[in-house]
Amino acid sequence: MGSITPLRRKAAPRASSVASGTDRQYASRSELVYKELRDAIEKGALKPGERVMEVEIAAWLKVSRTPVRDALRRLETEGVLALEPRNGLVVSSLDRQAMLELYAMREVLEGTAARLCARHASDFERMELEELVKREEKLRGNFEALARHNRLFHEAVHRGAHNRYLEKSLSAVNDSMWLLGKSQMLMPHRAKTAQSEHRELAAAILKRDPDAAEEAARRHVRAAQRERLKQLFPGDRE
Amino acid sequence: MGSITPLRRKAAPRASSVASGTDRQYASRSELVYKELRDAIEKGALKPGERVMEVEIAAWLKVSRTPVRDALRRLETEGVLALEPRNGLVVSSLDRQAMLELYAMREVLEGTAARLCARHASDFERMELEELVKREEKLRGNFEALARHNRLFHEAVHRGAHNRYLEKSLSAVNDSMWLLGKSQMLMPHRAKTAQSEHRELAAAILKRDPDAAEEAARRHVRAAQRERLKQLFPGDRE
DNA sequence: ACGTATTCTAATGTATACACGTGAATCCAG
DNA sequence: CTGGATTCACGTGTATACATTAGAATACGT
Repeated sequence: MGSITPLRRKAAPRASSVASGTDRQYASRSELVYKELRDAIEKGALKPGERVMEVEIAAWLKVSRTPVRDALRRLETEGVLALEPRNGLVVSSLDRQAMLELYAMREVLEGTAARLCARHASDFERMELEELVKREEKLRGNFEALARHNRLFHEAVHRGAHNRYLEKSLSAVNDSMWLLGKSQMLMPHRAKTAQSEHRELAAAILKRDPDAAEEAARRHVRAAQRERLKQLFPGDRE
Repeated sequence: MGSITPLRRKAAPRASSVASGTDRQYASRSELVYKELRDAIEKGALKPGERVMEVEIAAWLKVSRTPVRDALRRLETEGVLALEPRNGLVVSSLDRQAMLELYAMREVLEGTAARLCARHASDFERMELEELVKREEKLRGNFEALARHNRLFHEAVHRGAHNRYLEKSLSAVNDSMWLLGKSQMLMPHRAKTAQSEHRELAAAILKRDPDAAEEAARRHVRAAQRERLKQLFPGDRE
């Protein structure tokens, strides 16, 4: 006889075969579309304001509309794409006001991450941060590497905070961040200043000083914002 | 002759006919599924940990799997649903640790909202808050109404902050919040305390005192957290 | 020439069929 | 009865056809 209580229903298979057509391997076609789109936006192939159409993307990546839809839905909830009233789905674009709001939020979140990191990070995580700061000094001049490194450093701080919701909020904010353009680490003098700011931040975290850590992180973000403002809106005061 | 430069490609239609089968009207079937699922989770029909299957939902709401997929993808990115390693898609469930992280984050965000609201809210928005606090006093005893009102009050504060990214983060956090269970406004003594906390918060915002506002909001969240802890984990100290 | 009604069409919404992988049930050997 | 390979069924991934809608183009009357 069949069992009367099928204690647990069958688990769901997720993630199927490898993508056969392309070189890289992905868990699924949806995943491929998602990654490729993010890449395209980050690299500037898709600029803010540009329309994103299901059929177009599907044709480009040689998949059907279904996985494209999945990816678009995801990017839409993440805020990378936005549904404009009479224009369809477009890459989100940030005006000056949005940019200010974004940085205000980033200041709060990065500050919080630093504070919590100073309080909760394990010895290992602290050590990792120390390592990262040291390694950064050796990258002097290599701006591509500095940009990558910068991301690693901040992610380490975020992880050290041990708060998954904070991490999620930070991801959301940072996803919107690169809609503003290339990393600022690619600019020589900003890279140099950033490095000393990182040093301060790491030092505060190593000393387990939450107040100092938060303040350092906030200063860091404010400095980045000033730079960004100069870059995007050269002709305005304040 | 046809125009050589079709200055703007055709806009995308979005939102289709009304849902015919059901009583309520929705922009699309995806929307219907999304709302119904959130409703089901909020009302407790779908409990944390329970599996959510495309076919099942599709049969339940009498739609095909496609709009269901759209809705699930959305809820997944929002964190309401989670993909468990060998169990498929389930309603997210929060353990004690997650709950603590959630409230820590909420304290930061609500605090920030209050601070920004005190600084940026328009006179009209401030007036609205004053109204809301007054109206709350008249709801004494009607706990269902108090719960609804509570939401309105907080949303008003969030709006007053004028920061769309903050609002998004708050939505995300609050979406996870009701995975913990019913609103606490349904409990008599919590409702009463909350009311005075709201009064304090509103007063600080009306006085345009950011520091006091943030502090009031943070106290409010901490009080809610203490109550929640007692409710969910009665037998633990700290 | 201008405004308005009609038709057309591009793009998304929806349904459905099929492919595929994974866990679970089944069957067999020891 | 127990351990392991085999089969099976369920659920998701993907493709595709069809439905629907709203903007754009066109045609028409004035």
